[in-house]
Amino acid sequence: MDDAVPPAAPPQRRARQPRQATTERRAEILRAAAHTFGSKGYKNGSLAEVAEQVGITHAGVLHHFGSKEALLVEVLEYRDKEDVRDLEGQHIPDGIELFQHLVRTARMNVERRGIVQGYTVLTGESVTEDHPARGWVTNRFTILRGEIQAAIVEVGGGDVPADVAAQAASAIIGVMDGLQVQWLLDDEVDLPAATQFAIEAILTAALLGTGRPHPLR
Amino acid sequence: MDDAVPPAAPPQRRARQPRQATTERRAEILRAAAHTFGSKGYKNGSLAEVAEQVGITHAGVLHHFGSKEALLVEVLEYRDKEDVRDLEGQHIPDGIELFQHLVRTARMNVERRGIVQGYTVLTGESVTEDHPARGWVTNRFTILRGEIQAAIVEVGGGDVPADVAAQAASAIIGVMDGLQVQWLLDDEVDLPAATQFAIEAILTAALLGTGRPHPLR
DNA sequence: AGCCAGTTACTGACAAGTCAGTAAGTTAAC
DNA sequence: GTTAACTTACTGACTTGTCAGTAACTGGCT
Repeated sequence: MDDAVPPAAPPQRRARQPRQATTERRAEILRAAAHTFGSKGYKNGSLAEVAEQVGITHAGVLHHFGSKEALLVEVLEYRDKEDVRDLEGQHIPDGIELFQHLVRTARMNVERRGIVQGYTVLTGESVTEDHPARGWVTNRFTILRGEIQAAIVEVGGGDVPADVAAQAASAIIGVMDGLQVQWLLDDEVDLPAATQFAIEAILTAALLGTGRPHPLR
Repeated sequence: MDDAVPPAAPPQRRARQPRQATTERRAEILRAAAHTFGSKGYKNGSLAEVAEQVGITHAGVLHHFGSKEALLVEVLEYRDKEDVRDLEGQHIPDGIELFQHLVRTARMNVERRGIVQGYTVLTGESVTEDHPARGWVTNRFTILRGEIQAAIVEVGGGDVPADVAAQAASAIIGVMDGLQVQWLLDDEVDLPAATQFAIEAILTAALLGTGRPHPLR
């Protein structure tokens, strides 16, 4: 593939770094992309629409991210990093605090419709064949399930069987996501109240027989 | 629908009905469209792909349905009719039987991955702005919530407050949908077991104080 | 029984648009 | 003066939808 050796080793010149303002510019693009993919979906959202929000052309976006799929991947990674940053300092909640945190999140989400919609659209889309976000979504579910399952076991003092804890963990995640969909389509659905009700119900059922019922409130 | 009187009928031209085999052909197309929209989504699924499955061109599909959006609407109506046909004869379950029916459905769904995926993809997509399936999905949720809420009140002997029953109904639908997403992405999730566990938990919580706990099994 | 007008059920070609991605040129920061 | 950060211009692949033309079927009239 390659030809004769260039005489001496080509001493790579300097100035190979991006400019100072570029990091923030890329972050701007990522936020715009998160907004577009969130409201229109990945397939239906276009690079042109993303570019317009930051005042450049779609080719400019491709200059930074190479391809639409690579942009999506970076959006997802960016969101992960943001989530971690939000929790910085304050320890990651475990045990009973995790469930209080989940209920609080549901309450906050009512004021963040756009973010909720983005999560919902992308998650739904991801179950299609060969979707570029599939791995990310699957992994996110796996991690979350593990954390919630561990918290259930901890709250139950180790008396909750693993399979019951696993089912309850899946159910808690499921009910949160499913209620978000209904709330997005119909404001009559009381997202925080229904979420709290369901989490308490599932948690109580999981702890049945451990002598620690009605854990929240 | 019209012209019940052949005798003095106006000299309308004849042969205004579709052909005999057409009904079945349209059904074929609807099934193909359900499959395509289900696996690829509505936006990402093309008329050409639908047409190929029944051995015609995309223009042939448009001949029958006029537009892609009209095709989607007919797919959804077709599925509704099928659901009704499945329940024909056997009365629509109410009271405690409704919840047994929901758990049975979850068990059946494990063997109908394609249908579940179609429902999931379309539901997720529908929360985007101006999606043609939005009204259908919203309506479906409203009807379902009403039925489940009524069943909860019935099982509770009228002692369950309306808002509690409403929250529980939303939660039951939500947990079923949310668990389906997780199961589609990861077979490790035990869809039937987690669904049954969650429905029992939510129902039990809703009936608390009515003297009728642990309603299923 | 056979014809035939009117219609249905298509096909193939094309219009008009959107999309991601590429190549080459320009400007300004380092 | 090199190179990052763009823009403009363009390509090719797909999209839905329209249209004219054609074969096949249907129902009524002889």
